[in-house]
Amino acid sequence: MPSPAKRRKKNDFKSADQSVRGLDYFFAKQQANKGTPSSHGTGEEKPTCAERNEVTQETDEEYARRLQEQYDKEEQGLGISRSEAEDGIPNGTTSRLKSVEVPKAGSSERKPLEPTIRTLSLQHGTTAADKVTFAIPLDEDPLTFDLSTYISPLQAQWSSTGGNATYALLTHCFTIAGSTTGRIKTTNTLINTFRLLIAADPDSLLPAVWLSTNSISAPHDPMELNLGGSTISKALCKVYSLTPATLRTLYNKYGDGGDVAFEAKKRASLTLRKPKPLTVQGVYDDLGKIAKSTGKGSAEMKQGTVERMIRDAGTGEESRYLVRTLVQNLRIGAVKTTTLIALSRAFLLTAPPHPPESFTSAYDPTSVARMSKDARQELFLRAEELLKASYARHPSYATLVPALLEVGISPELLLRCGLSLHVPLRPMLGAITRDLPSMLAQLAGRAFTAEWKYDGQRAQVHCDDAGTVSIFSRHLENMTDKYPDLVSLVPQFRGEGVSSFILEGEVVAVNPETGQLLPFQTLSNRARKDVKQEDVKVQVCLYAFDLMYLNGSELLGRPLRERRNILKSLFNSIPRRFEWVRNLDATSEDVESVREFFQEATNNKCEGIMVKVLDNLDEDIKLAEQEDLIDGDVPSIPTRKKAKPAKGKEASKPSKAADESAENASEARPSRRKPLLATYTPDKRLESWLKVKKDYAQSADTIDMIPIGAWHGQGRKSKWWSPILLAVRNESTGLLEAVTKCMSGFTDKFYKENRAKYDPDGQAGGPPENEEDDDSDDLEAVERIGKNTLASKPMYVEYNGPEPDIWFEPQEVWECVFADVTLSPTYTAAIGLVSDERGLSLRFPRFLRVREDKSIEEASTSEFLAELYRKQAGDPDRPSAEKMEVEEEAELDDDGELYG
DNA sequence: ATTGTCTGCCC
DNA sequence: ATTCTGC
DNA sequence: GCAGAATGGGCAGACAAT
Repeated sequence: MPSPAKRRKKNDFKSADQSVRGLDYFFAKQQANKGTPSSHGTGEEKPTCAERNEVTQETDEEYARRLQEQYDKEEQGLGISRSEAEDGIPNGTTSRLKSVEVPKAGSSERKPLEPTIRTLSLQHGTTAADKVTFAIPLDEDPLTFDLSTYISPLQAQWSSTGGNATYALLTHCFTIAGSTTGRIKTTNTLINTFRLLIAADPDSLLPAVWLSTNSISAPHDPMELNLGGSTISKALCKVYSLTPATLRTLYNKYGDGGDVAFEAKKRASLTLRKPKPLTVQGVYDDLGKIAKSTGKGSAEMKQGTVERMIRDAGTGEESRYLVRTLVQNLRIGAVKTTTLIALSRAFLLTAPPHPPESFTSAYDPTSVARMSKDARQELFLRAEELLKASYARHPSYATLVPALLEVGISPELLLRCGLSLHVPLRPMLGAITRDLPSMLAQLAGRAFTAEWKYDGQRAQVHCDDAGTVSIFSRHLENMTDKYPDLVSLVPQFRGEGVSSFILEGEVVAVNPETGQLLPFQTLSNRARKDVKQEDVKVQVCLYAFDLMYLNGSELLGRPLRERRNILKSLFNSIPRRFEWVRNLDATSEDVESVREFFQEATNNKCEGIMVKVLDNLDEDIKLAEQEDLIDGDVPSIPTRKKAKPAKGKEASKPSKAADESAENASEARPSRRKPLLATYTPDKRLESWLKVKKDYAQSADTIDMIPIGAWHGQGRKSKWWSPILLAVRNESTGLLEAVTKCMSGFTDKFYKENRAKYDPDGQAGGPPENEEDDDSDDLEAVERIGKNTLASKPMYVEYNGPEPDIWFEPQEVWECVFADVTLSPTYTAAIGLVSDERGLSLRFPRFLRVREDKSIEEASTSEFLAELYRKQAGDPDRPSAEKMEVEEEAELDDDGELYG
């Protein structure tokens, strides 16, 4: 799925455990330093959770007064910069933090610059101003939502923040969106929020969009918070006077740092508020400060900023979303696409207060409401597709939002936010295909090309006519610095007639002597920053497979065959440095040769193959024209899309369970509902590109492991165990060796049952179902708690990683699939069998099914795991058991059979 | 100087 | 990366 | 089928702790 994988973070607050130890340490320190009165919340104080505990005797009111004093000081220090900000100096960003750092030092004693009334109010819940905001029915249908009635009250309210929209408004939006799974409600809520901002405070729109999308900048613009669960949990401890243990308990219960903050704030009997509410801009600017801070002491500074932000949150909901924003996981059911849709409709219906000449006037909602349903849908769809097309080609809200404010929903947008050199476009992706027969069936009647799917790193290479080169990763990070060797190669492979281009390929580690492909792990050993060409240790080859832009023209609308021809004819391949992906052009008739090709790919350390439609068929072009899916050189603006025709249930989804008998190949050609185009469609995962990997197939290797422990899940999985720690048996020692955590492949139903089965709060009694009474692992007297769970790691388990939240009484066997066996720095399973220092683990582990037929004595062994590793590492033509010293050029022929 | 923790980003 | 789920 | 959510192994790099 095109998910924002870049922002995937764990933030599981597990590190809170570490601070338990740190706590004692700090306690000692604090005791020693006694007498130094603590000052809450200034960025400079020591980040210890203990600090607040140290003064737990003080009442809430005393605490409030102390905090009030501190805010007063802060206010003084801020006096000037505050008013600056109020006078509308746009980025009054640096002021706040600086002034927090500056004062203290005794200087800021009682010297009120002016007797401003500083009201730090002690109060429960919301203020009157909040009530204005929270009363807005943001989820109303945008066509009836009465924008104008809210603008004046909001602006009146915002006058206290210099006209800046409050964070409370955005929080209100998130709260409503987060309270439903319905997409319509979520979208409407975002639409109306954006409309309010467009109309009442357009400057806050961009920051609001960043915050809504869990990001602070475009991916190719390097700006990272470098702040995660660890820092935030420490900050929460401090702000809400929680012990790490309490925080941990809350976190285990809710599975979300934001929810913990919400609960903690609710429990605080009194709510302390700063006189001025948080603003959208202010929050965004604080994030910017966090991102900018580097070097020694930066962690402390970041934590200080986080604490202040959390402390300044007016309500529980604000705390919740502040924290979720800090961990960049809002969980409101809207990220990229929903935001784009919402933006498109917001601008369709709303104009900024003083629209520039260029602004394409917005529609009056009431007239849109009067349109026919079809006409309205078409209007919405056009706008939506326009934004999606723009974003796919130029994925940066920093460009998109200002452009929208200037030109509105207009074709002009694609000129301003279209494909640009040195701005990565979103890559086209391949749909997963279970095996070759289903691939052949899907592409029946089409000419396609199969390409090796190298196990490396995807790269998008830009070069302008001045010869400047940029290289971007799959998730659009700029990695030009990582590959100076490739950059210097560009002049060599760029042909005579080429001035500018964007091409795409896979960077793979290779043996420069033999050209042999090396595993992904080798590639990932490369340095990433400030790499000098002469320091490069891991040689790479770029295997090019597509060309999206050439000499000023987009090629996205051209069929792959044509793009490929241009690529191969205008660029020069350089052996072992810059080559074309190995490919085989074929049709569904060529069953055998395709299968051989696939085998050859996997034999050469490739993950499998990518299969791509080469040409547009007339019928598809017609179909596409109807749906306006075709892009020309200048992408056309989609005008209309039909409701999806009903489709018949597809060929039986093979039950993953046993049943090894592979299905038969060619089924009848499926009647296709969607055109299969050979164009390059950025940001889409279409069936015109199919991904076939050996581990997707039913015939893939699997391993049978024993669940031995687990963690509390997060978010929607917070009531269940996830992930779950799995182990193999070591036959010689009798120990269970942990191999991997697993979280993929479980259904909700399974989770529920699993949680009931391993229940520390359940009936303590009852021997495990399958148990055969013997105390084989006996004597160790493992302390049982609840049902099938253990109080601590049993002696017979071999595992050194992070401590699970719960240990299981081993009693069942689960079958799992995986892509590869990896040499592990953390797991010790099979240690000594293939490496003396490292154990083995799995790449992309996922649960398949319970092996009801197996007892734990029949689970896979570490020797079995080791053998899997040898098999994949060694010469695939030869069973590794009798492996010999053979190694030559790796131009292997294959004879393995696949998919019988 | 070395080791450990945390984060971001590859897959 | 992979997978599941609600719409 | 899309969009979103939850989370795998493992690496380099940046800091913090020792």
